[in-house]
Amino acid sequence: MSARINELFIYNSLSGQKEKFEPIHPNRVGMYVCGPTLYSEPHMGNMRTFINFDLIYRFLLKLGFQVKYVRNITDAGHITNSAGDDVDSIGKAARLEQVQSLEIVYKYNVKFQELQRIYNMLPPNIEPTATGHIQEQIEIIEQIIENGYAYVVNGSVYFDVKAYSSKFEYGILSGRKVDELAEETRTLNAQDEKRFFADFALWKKSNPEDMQIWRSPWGDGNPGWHIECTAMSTKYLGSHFDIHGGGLDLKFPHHEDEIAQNCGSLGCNPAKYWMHANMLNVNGQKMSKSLGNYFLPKEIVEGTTDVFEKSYTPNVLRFSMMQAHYRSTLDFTADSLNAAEKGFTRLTEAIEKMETLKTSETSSVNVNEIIESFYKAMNDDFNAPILLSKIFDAVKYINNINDGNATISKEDLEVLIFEINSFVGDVLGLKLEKTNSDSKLAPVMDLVLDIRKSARENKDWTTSDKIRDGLAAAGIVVKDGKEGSTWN
RNA sequence: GGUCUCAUGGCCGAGCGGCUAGGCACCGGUCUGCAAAACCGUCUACAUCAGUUCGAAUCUGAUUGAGACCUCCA
Repeated sequence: MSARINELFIYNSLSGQKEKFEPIHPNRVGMYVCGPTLYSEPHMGNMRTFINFDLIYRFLLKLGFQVKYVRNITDAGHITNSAGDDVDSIGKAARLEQVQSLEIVYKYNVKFQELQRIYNMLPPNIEPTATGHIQEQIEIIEQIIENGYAYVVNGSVYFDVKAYSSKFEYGILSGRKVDELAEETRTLNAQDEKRFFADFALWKKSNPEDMQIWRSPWGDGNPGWHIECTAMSTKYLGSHFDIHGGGLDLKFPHHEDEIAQNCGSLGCNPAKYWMHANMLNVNGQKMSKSLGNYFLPKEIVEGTTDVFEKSYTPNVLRFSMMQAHYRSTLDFTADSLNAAEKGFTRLTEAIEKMETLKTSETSSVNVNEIIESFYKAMNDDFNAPILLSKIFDAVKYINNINDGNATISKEDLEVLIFEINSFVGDVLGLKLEKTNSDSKLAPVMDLVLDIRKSARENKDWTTSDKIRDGLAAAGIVVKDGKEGSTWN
């Protein structure tokens, strides 16, 4: 298994190519992912990004890497000034709800933690908060000033993109050229404090209505949007670590500015591999409240959103996400989710069946090859859709064995059970819910089905159908199989 | 307006020079008192027009269409 650790390829946004993954320290991986800003409850699109990085984390663990996974919590409002408006999203929410900023942050953090549980995400090793690292942020800003890449104006500090560009390349990640940016943004005014339009705030002087204010060498104020990630990634992973991830929409300006801050303070790009997860669409369009396709991760599970007629389990939603590659957009529609629901059921039923399979002397299929294909798929830039297609090949094989049309040896079956459970459960993060687990109902159902069985044996179809229809009305579906009837 | 992606069968989605994933639906079959379920099988698509090549969904150019970013964004 350790040989497979050397076969991983990752698409690096920095180069625009798949690159062989070579960790900075052998067998160890440092990974930083931009977490949620807690001014509202994370929506389904946010969840896709976190779930995709959860998948990446899980596969790195599966390969045997020792992973340090850091995902921040933004609990200080993003303060920017690039368009002339100061925006403190958390403060805004706090004023709206007439509570303090901390209450907003606490409230939504509790919800976010709950969602992590519901969607079966592994907790990162550290979830540092921006407000807990103000001192570190100030220190980095001081370092940038000292290096000559930032300047102080009227209690605020701005990153000096022009000075920076003399030594480093601004736009290395997003492919944006400073000159091009100039053309586009020239019309924007209200840049009175900034020397250059592309300069961005590292520290903003406080406004009278600010709820959160911190002291700094430049006076009372708030940290800029991008500096928190630089501070926390550096503190917990060092100045240069392996993977930095986030949603595609963070590529510019957030990640671009992070690189600038890191280079400007410590002289190097923080991450060797930059990874970006693509967006989730709903009914063909980006989620938006005005389009009426906006819903929360909990609403779809509880069936309380108007966007979809029925509810879907977190497993089905996660399965649906795993059927698309993390770098592709994914469209949630009623059809696609219903398809995922059925597919996931077929998968779980095969996995349950797998435990009771009869073994033979030999296997009619090369099980080793199947297992290899699992690794191969994921080693190719975490291609979960291919992994699932290979797992479904195995599902077909399992069903064929079950029907007596294929064979498997005892040793092969053991390996297959182990790896399928591992890839489905540990890597894809899908929970294998046992059916018929409702403890109080189970004995009752046994009794009812036993009565129905007698009726059927006596060809008393009136009674047997009455029971079946009655149960159906109660939402219980009876299935008559070869070896008796089952329900759920 | 600028930068950049993407257009795959009824739907969702992989693939990214030859071997033409997978899920769901459809259709056919097995099973079955009937039904449902389950299982098996079938189903050859790559926006358009040119070009490169022995060979293109995959490369190049043009056209059309969709989306993202440039402002907060996962």
